[in-house]
Amino acid sequence: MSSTPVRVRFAPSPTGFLHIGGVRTALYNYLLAKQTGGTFILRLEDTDRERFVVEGVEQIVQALDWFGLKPDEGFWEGEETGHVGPYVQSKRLPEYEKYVQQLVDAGLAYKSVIGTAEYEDMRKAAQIAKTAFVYRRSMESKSTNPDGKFPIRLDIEACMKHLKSRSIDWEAHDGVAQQIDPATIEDFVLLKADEFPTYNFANVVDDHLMEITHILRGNEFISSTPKHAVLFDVLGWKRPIWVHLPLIIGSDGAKLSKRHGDTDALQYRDKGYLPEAMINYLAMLGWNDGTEQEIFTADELVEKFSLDRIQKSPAKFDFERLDWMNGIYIREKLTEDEYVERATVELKASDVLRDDTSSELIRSAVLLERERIKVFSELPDFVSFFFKRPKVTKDLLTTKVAPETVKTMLEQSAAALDSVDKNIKGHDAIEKALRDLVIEHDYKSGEVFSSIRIAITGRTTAPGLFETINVLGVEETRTRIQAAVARL
RNA sequence: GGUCCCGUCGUCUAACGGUUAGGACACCAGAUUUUCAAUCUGGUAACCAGGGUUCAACUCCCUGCGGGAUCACCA
Repeated sequence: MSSTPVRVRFAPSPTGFLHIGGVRTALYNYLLAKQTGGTFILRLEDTDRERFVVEGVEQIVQALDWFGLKPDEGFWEGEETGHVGPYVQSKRLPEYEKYVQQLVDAGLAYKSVIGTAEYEDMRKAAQIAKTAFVYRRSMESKSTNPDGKFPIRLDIEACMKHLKSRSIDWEAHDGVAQQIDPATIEDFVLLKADEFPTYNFANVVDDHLMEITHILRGNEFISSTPKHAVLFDVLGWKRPIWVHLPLIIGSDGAKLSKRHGDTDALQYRDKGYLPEAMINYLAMLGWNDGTEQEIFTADELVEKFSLDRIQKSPAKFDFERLDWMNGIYIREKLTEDEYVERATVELKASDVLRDDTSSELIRSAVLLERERIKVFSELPDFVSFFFKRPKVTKDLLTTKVAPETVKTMLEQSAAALDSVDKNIKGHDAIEKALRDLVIEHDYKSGEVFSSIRIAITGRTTAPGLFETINVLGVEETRTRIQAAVARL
């Protein structure tokens, strides 16, 4: 466990919705911050004006809030806290301009006047020739439109000369060193023609100004790290520690994306997953503490999380395992009241309740389903019969037993329920009455119980029969049985 | 194609030179049982391949193969 307070940031871009991979990145940042008593910062990287999605900003905040990953500092619901703001990049343009100017003045960056079409042509030519295309200042052509707006590029060769180095060296948190040949890195754009910075530049400037100590980000950024390293060096800034997280991939092995249904992290809330279960699952996807423990509270994760036990290889997102874990949280980690409350919300949002359905009925119905559901979205369908009389068909009633027999069994059952001692609470009295019936007529208990089950629930699988009758009430049960008999 | 990363049951993973390669999800079987679950017990199932190094390799090295990421005035 690290002990020096750390400053980490989660820096999403509102070009779409936050997805599950982003949530895990945020989580690992969060865990490291909490563990060291450090600071978890939220920064908005909105430098892409073209693809900016207004609702994206709101969704990011909502999602982080639902997962319980509130930042200590930075952007939050339009408000900001912290001493190194603003935390929205579009509000930091003067900062970027300042450092770009500094680089230009030092001869390490230049205004790139090459036309877009010309640049594209060169790239295509290189592609056809199957050679690597690395753009250099020496390839600059005279612009046909000298008054136009142009981007500023970093001059890699000048930078290397300035740094008196022949290679770009950087190492990750685990000490694994990388030695990159600068010849493979082109003169990338720092400031776009619209005067907004690129990701590569804004990222470095902000991480430095915001005093970020550790950068935990997705593995897809690993190949842009040498660019960042050069920038830190050339600006004379201390480099942070880079930690690249293995990708979360879909069942086909490709990076998790919309194709796999991973469009929006909030969809897990809507499907009825518990945030605590999601956090637990996500934490284990790419990290473990080396023991066989797999259920962790948030506090335990904070305590035990460690950078050096982060997995290297990508992990497939396994919905079955997530469902299993969510099931554990539903039946073991939630208190009964918490469960009922959460379940009630789900039912009220559905159309299965009647206007006069009492909260007592909801409570007892929902409790009977607790160990059957994996996600709350299954609940309305499972319990609907408690509140509204089900449609019972003759076909369903007679799939296994002959119609006449079913009819007789049901009539006798209804009668047997009359003899239930109403002074005895619970389902024991009901069970006794029905079992006595089975013995008396030498029936197969499965046939009788199954028939009653179908008659009162309209389905072949349901919670325990006697508990169900008990919740429904003997009167209602008899009414339903009689309605079923009428169909035979 | 260039550069880089990765490679243990179907899936998530343990192992840090010496284990019958362990756990979990899923799956199968059994127990329980009024159905479905839940629970308990048991089972099937993996070191990408080939070379080295070593008394000993899943562990170290090399090559190959396979998968992925990235090559924008997107992040």
